[in-house]
Amino acid sequence: MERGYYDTSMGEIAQRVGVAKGTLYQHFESKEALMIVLFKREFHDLQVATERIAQMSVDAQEKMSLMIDTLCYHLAEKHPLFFIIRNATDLEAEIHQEIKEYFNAMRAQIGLMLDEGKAEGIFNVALPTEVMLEVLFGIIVSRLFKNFHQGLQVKYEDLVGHLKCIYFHGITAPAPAPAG
Amino acid sequence: MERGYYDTSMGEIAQRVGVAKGTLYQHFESKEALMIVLFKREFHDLQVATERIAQMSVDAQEKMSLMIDTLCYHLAEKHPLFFIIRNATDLEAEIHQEIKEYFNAMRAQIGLMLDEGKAEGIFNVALPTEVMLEVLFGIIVSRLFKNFHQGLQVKYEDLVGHLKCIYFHGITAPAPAPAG
Amino acid sequence: MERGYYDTSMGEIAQRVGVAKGTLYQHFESKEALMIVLFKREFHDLQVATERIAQMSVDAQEKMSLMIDTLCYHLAEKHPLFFIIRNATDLEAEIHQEIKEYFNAMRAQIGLMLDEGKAEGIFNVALPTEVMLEVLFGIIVSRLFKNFHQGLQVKYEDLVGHLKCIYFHGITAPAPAPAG
Amino acid sequence: MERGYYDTSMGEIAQRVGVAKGTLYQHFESKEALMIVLFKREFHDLQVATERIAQMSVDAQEKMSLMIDTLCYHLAEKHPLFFIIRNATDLEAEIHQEIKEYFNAMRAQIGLMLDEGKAEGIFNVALPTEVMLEVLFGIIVSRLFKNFHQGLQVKYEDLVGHLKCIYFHGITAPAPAPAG
DNA sequence: TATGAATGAGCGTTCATTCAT
DNA sequence: TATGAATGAACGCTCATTCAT
Repeated sequence: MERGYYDTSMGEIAQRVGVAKGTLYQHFESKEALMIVLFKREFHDLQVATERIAQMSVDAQEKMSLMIDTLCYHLAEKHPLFFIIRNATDLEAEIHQEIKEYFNAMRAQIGLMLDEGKAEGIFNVALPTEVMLEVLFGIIVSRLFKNFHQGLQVKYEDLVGHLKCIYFHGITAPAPAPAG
Repeated sequence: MERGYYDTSMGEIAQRVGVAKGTLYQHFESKEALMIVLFKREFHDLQVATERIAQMSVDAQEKMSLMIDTLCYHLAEKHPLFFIIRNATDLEAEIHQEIKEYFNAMRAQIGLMLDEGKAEGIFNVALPTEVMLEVLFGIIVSRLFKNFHQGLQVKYEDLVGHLKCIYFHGITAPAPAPAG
Repeated sequence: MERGYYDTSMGEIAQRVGVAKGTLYQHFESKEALMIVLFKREFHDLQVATERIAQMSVDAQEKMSLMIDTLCYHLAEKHPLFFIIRNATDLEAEIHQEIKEYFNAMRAQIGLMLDEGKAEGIFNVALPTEVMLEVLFGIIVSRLFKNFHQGLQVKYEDLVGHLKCIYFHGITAPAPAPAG
Repeated sequence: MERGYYDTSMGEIAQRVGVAKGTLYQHFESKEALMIVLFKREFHDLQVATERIAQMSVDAQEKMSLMIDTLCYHLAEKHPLFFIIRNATDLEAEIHQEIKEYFNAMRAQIGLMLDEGKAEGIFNVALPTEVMLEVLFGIIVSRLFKNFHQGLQVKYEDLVGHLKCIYFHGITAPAPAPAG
């Protein structure tokens, strides 16, 4: 996870895991198959958490707020999962397919939350859900854009707050409280 | 551009360009040097456009709106530039340095626009400019996350409009026009 | 050994040894590392023999005579070791270092024999030991200068005798036995 | 001369000479042909000097003494000529042939000097001229064995004297002057 | 089942040589 | 005649994958 797909050889992985290279190939058909399994494992917790949020009895904004907390926690803090997925542009189509399906399941669930929000009149119905989803992931993963901005001088909790603020209200200055 | 750094060999590039491998090396010192030149060429137009916007006599929101148009045009439509930059996590430090400097120059200029907007009372002073910048790039590049979402059913112009809408006002439903 | 460092590719070596290129690299970190190992192996016997001669209880001339026998046997007859070392002027510094150390250990021991000889009044104290050493190696290795003189019409044993003769007494005709 | 055959590319040579690579190939058929010409040029002075010495009206020892001066001057001081020849073990046979012929001409002339010396009773007739020649070159070139012994603490003039001393009288201590 | 030596295609790169201008 | 861009075979080296033990 910390090195990227191309910069990690099977030999290194085997060494780190403490088995021989051959053993690795008895459990995983190929380097790419190994990656898929790794991702699935990582995704699992996130999927479970997403599921739980989806079934909570709170309004859509609250759900999305929790969803952002969760995504930030799992992706940004725990593992640069999406980042690696993004890097792997050129992995075999087959792999992508597997990961895509996993990803899309979660994505669909979040889409439902957004749709709920629209139905509740909380979210802007003029915005296609697809776009809202894309922007959500773009915002979350942007935090990982580390190579171009190492020293972000913001605390983690504040950052998540800021991301929610922008996602929900944009960068525009809030309207002044009405006088009186 | 369409294949990623690691999955494109110099031999392939040479073949596609229609020259011998050696010829490539007469023009570019290394694979990485080739990449830098490619990026610089791509970046140049974008930089010029950014410069022009920075010097326009319009308010910050208008500038940012134009900036989003420009970024979308150059990056999303013309070339998946940022996407590849993101992929290249593990390219040699030196290369990164060169590209980073190019990128950071543009980034800094957009940062100034955002600061102007805060000074003008248009943008939310509670949000760190750094975060606003990260989110901006996250939103723009998110559109390029093609592998997970090929068939976005939205027209290009509408999409840009939606991105601006979210970036400026978030996904929350707009307040109803005051009855009158 | 018979081809020189630069004219022997790893592929060729692999082929000759009957393994794949990759296999070679599993045993030797690099082409240079392979060379070092080869040299060390060759040198070992020579070093042992030198050691033994150094500890014999004979006078310095006898030691040097045995030393010349040994050098001729190992270098000229067995392998053109020094010759290749000389060729490799421009190998990486690090490699040279390793080989140099091996070589210098043996060289130092021979230097001690020469110094002993001087102390015993056998060798010419006017000649710096360093120079005596250089000339010794120059003489031995000269025999290997095969490309310019393939068909030396002298038997091996005679040749060694001649070399000793010159090294000890020069090319000048011996003084006639004093009459009477 | 200062870099060795393999570490000098035609491009570098062209650049240093101030012409284009193509121009080089109009004057020299190949890299090896270029080397031959270079060597011939270097050799020329040495050959002339050798010729002159051969025709002097002095005894053979004096001739050989001058010859050693000359060889040392041309080879050791002026250019590491022999050293490079030795390095080039694996150059094409054709090249060797040309250089060999040049070299052998000079070698033959020195051989004659040695034979003269034997006829004059000065040199040891028990030593084959071939061997005396080999040792001569071995001694001279030994001085160039720079990589294994950089800091020879002997002045140039002294060194030449020592080499002559050994070549003529060996390393054995001179007999004490007979008591008067 | 676990191993790790063996494999070999493929990579980025070099450079002697050619040839159209 | 001089040029230097183009060539492409060959190099040292890597690493995902295989397979005999």
